[in-house]
Amino acid sequence: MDLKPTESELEILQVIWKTGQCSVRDVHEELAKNKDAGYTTTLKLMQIMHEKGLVERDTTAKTHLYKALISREQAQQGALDKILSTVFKGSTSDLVIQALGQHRASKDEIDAIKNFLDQFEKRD
Amino acid sequence: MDLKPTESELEILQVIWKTGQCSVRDVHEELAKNKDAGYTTTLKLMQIMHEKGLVERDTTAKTHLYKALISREQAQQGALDKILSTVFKGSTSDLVIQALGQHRASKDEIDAIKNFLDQFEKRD
DNA sequence: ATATTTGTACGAAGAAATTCGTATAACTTT
DNA sequence: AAAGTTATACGAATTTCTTCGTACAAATAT
Repeated sequence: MDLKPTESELEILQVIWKTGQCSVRDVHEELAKNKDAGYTTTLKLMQIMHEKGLVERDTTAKTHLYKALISREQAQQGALDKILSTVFKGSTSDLVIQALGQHRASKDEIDAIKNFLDQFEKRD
Repeated sequence: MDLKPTESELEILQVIWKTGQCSVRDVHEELAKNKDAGYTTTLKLMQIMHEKGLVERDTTAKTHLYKALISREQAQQGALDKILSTVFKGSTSDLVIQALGQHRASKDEIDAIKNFLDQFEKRD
């Protein structure tokens, strides 16, 4: 399995992740809100994703239903690994600090992270 | 300015960022350590990066010298923004927690992040 | 001065990702 | 049952990224 979705595939996966299971039309209508592409484009992409093993589909009914075979967490990890090696010199703390610095996390977010760090430290 | 380097361009930028200024040969020899591509490939890529405005170059001497016009921090931010929107639903804390969870940051790294969070909180 | 090496320029092939048009089958509506 | 709508399939055009070959100029070595 390739496990490395392209940019467009990721857009589609987002919709599938949110819904759990959906038809091509479901995905296409969601994408159409922000983007402007033809229906058959989305269809083709989803067929390719199926060939690649990124999604599975139920073809019993006329309208096929798709599910993701790659989890959001897997995709997140893949994306993190990639940018860690390409722009962050492998430094997780650089990444974290850069992420927090620009995005003005809320107090809740900061607390969540602090808690996480505390637990993390205890584990060692 | 496009400000969105491709994968190969990023590899080249890494070398330039490390050195500050370099010739095509400098970059190519560095890349050759891990990769296996022809010299003219690197040359062509760097010429394209120049067209795109990702780098500038000094052409006074026969051997042209290249400098980055995009900073590592800018590239980092661009990469973060992208994956935040494509796989992290815009949640910085999800990203941070996922990054820390898998990568087993060292104690020093954790301390650096904690310090950062403390300062960050004071600022509000 | 001639040959070799080292450099840039640039067209174009190759590969990967994206987009779309057309054919055709299956439902729905009238 | 005929017409219209909604699906999938799939070939092919397009676009973007990557790679390389060839031409040729400048510097260096013989």
